[in-house]
Amino acid sequence: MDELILWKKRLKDKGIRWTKQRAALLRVLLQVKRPLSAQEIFVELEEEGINLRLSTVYRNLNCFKANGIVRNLNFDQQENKFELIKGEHHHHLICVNCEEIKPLDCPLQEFEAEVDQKTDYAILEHRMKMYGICPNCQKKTGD
Amino acid sequence: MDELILWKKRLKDKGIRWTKQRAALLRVLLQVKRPLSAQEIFVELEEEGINLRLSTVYRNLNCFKANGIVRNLNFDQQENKFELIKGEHHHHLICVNCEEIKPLDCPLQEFEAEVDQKTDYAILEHRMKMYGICPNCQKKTGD
DNA sequence: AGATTAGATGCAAATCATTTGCAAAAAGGG
DNA sequence: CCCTTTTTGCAAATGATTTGCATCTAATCT
Repeated sequence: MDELILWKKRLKDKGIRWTKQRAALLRVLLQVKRPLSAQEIFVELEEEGINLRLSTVYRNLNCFKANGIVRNLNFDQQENKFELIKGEHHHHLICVNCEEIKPLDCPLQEFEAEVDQKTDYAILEHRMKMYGICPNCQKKTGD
Repeated sequence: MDELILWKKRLKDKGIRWTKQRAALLRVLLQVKRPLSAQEIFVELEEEGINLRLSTVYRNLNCFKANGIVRNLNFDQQENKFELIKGEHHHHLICVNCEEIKPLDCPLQEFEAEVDQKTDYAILEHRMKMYGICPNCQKKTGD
């Protein structure tokens, strides 16, 4: 649980105040290790007996996003999910049935450089999602 | 404008009725040649003097989506955009400044096969977006 | 430590995209 | 032209996310 100290420093360096709400929010993201929606974070904290408003969760996620602390994945009309920005740049493999999310290595480094070179665009970043059916759900639907 | 006839047949083959609202909607998507949001389609038709409800636009886009006629791109919290499914499978290069959208060839065929093979997931599809600054916006911000 | 202040939170209400229920209207088949 | 089924208009609901404002609190200054 002391990875939190690291994040505390990271926030402070960006001039973002360290509040108990933010600590709780980051702790959940660190523990759960998968992208979470504002709602999911809210419920998780509620269950732990930590009370903060959903709007506070949103405000902080937005703040973190603006400061490069978290990134958000957008899905169809559903709620957005957020994940901490740490470790290798990666993508996501999503089960269309149960919505489980697995990380995928990025195969696009070269392609990005190529697009940057061959077009007049200055490339900033890219996102990729792969959709499929996870082993578990394959078993279930196979029955 | 007679590509519409083709789409009419395509809809009929799927048992989707051909109404003037649907014709108008498809016509706009065909003419504009870039992904459009429900709102954008609605406004475009309104300007042409064609009156249909926004809910009708949504209902039909959903219907088209369910039948593989259109695909939707999801962006941040903003509105979803829809594009006709036709031509080569491709991706999108989006200007973060003016939101212009350009098509990109897909470099992921092999990677998809590889993931399908090396993981226990049955891969269905993938999506990729690349973000950058278009030449026009580079000029502007360069001033 | 106590005062100060800019920024954060609680709370309720607003906003925005999207969906839904229902009665009236239109499409396609016979 | 009639019948059945699907679609549309319309208004109201929904659900995620944002906002305004008073209050509170973390960080700074003395």
